[in-house]
Amino acid sequence: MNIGNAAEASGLPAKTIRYYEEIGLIRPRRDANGYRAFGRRDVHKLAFLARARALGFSIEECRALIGLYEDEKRASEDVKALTREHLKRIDTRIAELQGLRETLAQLVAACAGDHRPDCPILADLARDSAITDMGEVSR
Amino acid sequence: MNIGNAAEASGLPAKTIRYYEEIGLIRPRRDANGYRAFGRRDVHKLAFLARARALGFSIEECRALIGLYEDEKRASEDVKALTREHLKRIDTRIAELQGLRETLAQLVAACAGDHRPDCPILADLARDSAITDMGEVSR
DNA sequence: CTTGACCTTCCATCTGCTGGAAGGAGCATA
DNA sequence: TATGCTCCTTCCAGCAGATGGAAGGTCAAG
Repeated sequence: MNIGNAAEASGLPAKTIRYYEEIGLIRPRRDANGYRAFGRRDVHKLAFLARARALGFSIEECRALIGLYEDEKRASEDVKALTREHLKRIDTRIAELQGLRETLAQLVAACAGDHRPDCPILADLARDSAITDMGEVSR
Repeated sequence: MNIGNAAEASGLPAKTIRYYEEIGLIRPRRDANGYRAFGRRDVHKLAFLARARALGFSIEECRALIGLYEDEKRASEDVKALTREHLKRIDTRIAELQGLRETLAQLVAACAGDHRPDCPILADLARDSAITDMGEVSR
């Protein structure tokens, strides 16, 4: 199976598959003409990667997951721990974004949004809470 | 004010400030020795950028926001529209992450997390829904 | 005069691809 | 056999948004 078919079968773009080979996630064999030759296991692995990436796992996490997947002696404990870590990061990220969302929604609500220049949004961005007045001559 | 003080006053790392100059967000003057010289307005602008970035606006959005901020004839409408767009993107992102979160939480819950190799998480990643069996000989 | 804390520029690196150029391989058709 | 067309190859560049480090200039204190 050439890369085009492997791409179609796995759902990953050919470019991405080449990239995954480059960083050592997969190691397809080569035909005499230099073309990559993907077997069923390769395609399966690519689909595994596609799914893991879609769930937000990083490339390095994917590498670890594939390692665990291929290790018959793995402990599900390890997979769970990795996934829990990832979940925690997502929760953190969601909380951050919800904080931003809150603030932005308030600003949008406060802004008249008309032809006049007065704008609570800009006022908020320009508030100098962060600026320590050093008493310096500004020039 | 040198870059170190400007960094402290604005809350941005010196490296970031240099980068912002490189991409044309700020244009501090230079002293005779080549050192950047930041005035009050520069520092204010940096703090504005820091706040806008912290709210998740992209660099290009920040550029637009600064443009609006410095335009006395701006319409608050434009600021509001920009912010609303940003808010929409954040909502989309939150929704995506919540989808992932849901799936991951289910997987974590389903996994025993013990010394045994059986793992619903790996099973999920390896499900071949995405793989079309092309009926091909795999090599 | 030396030390140390600054400052400068330039180049490389990170994540995870993606786009494009230049050229080879394979197959169908004229 | 020549031509076309699609696929494949490698290599290089670029996206966002910084960040790290090397090599070297500047400045004030002791």
